[in-house]
Amino acid sequence: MAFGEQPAYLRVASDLREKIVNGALPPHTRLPSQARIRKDYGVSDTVALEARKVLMAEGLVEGRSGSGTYVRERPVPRRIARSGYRPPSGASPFRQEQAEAGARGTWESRSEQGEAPPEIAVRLGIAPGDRVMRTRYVFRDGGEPMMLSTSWEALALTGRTPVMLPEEGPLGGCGVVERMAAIDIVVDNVLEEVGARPGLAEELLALGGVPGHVVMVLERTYYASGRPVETADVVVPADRYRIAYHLSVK
Amino acid sequence: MAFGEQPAYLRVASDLREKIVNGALPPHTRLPSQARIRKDYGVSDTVALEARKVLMAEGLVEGRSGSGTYVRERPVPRRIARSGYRPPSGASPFRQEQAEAGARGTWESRSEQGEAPPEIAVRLGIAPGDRVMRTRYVFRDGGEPMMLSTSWEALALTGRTPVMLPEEGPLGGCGVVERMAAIDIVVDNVLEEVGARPGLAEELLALGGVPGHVVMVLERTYYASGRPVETADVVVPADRYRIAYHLSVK
DNA sequence: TCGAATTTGTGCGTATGTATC
DNA sequence: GGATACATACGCACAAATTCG
Repeated sequence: MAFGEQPAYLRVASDLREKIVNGALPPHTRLPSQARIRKDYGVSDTVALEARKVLMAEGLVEGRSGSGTYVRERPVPRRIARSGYRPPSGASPFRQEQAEAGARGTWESRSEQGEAPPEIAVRLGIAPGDRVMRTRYVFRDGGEPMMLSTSWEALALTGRTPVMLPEEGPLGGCGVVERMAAIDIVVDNVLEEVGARPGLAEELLALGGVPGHVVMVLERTYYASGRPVETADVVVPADRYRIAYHLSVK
Repeated sequence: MAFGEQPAYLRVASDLREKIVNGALPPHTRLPSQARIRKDYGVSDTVALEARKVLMAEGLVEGRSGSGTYVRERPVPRRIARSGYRPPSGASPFRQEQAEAGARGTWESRSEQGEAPPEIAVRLGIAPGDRVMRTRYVFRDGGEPMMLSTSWEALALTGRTPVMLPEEGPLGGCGVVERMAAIDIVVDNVLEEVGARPGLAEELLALGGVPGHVVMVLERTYYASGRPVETADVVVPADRYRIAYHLSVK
């Protein structure tokens, strides 16, 4: 390996990657076998193996023992719209997006009371151990699970009110803003933090993914006059979705 | 390797991982060297190497050539603030965030003209093959590369104006909004799409990571009266950063 | 049904380059 | 400069899974 060059295994990986992204090697086709790569590129077994490993780590291909290394399908990511603007009709952001996309969105939820874990307490501006209502959601799109969400609300705010249970009563499924408005809490701003990490095994189980897949995590907190009223962790598979923000530039 | 056992390199990796997470090997300490692992566990050089690679891919340790393999500090994710509001002072969002954090941000850039690839043409609302100015950035935080960015601008807009080169002239490094204002283009809104995926080998090489690490990709497009004026791909390592949006409701 | 060929995945030994101490 | 350590690279071997005649 001469000076200034990149390692042979990266050179081979780049060449194969190029063939994948430009369509010369479409999804479901087989990559050249390790022996074949060795011959084609004039490299050793180790280099051919390392090159395949790079592409596997990048999620572009998957190896099937005894069969071959195959180009993965790359789904066109759908957009999840998040915007400061929210129409007055009673719809939470996700359901709004569902409506816009004309998709069939369904969801299940389960609420239960409990004590606020430390991290959630910080986000809600309450003391650790304070009573909270935790609601877990599984959102589906045409039957396929596509999003997990866990939301927390301080019972000091919603306890003994008609909206204590997010998905029950006349305002069930209407979204945080409308529910809070019903008990005279005016939600006026929201903080959203987007992160990403490899999905946990149970998350990917619920989302129908493969271990090692990447998920995006959206930490969202609604505020009323500077006071947090609800916070949630939203988990979506990163290969199928993007989170879109439309902002005005002052 | 007998039936039912896991591969030797995974067994070694698990043992070392355990020592890392339970504190026996705190951050900044050096892992046993490859030769040492070979002796301690009675395995070959290859197995010791593969075991280290597993831990590096998990982001738990980093190898420093010639020195050793060191346990990494558990990175507390830093916030990259993205908000509709933007102060009138001449600063691009990233530099604004740098200022807020009081960090030492530096960057390098390289601009060159070329033809718009199809995907970029769509985002800029021009025809594929139209001339564009492409500028690649490497942003550093205290010397460490932390963000890659590639921006495209249609030369039909900026060609033969003082702001054709983003980082040259009196407005160099001032951000898109101010530069466009100088040629009477009023940027009034921005669309940002956040996605995530395993990083490419080249990206992670530049960001000081390992193939397979997760990156977040921010596709940002600035608009002036509904017309795209600049679009960019921003790549940041997901284990170190979060992207934060503060939105007003209603 | 059987068996041979292919392919991946794992593992071993060694050699060399280069960065760090 | 010398010793150490990581990174890359070569060649080989074998087990398990798959494919195909």
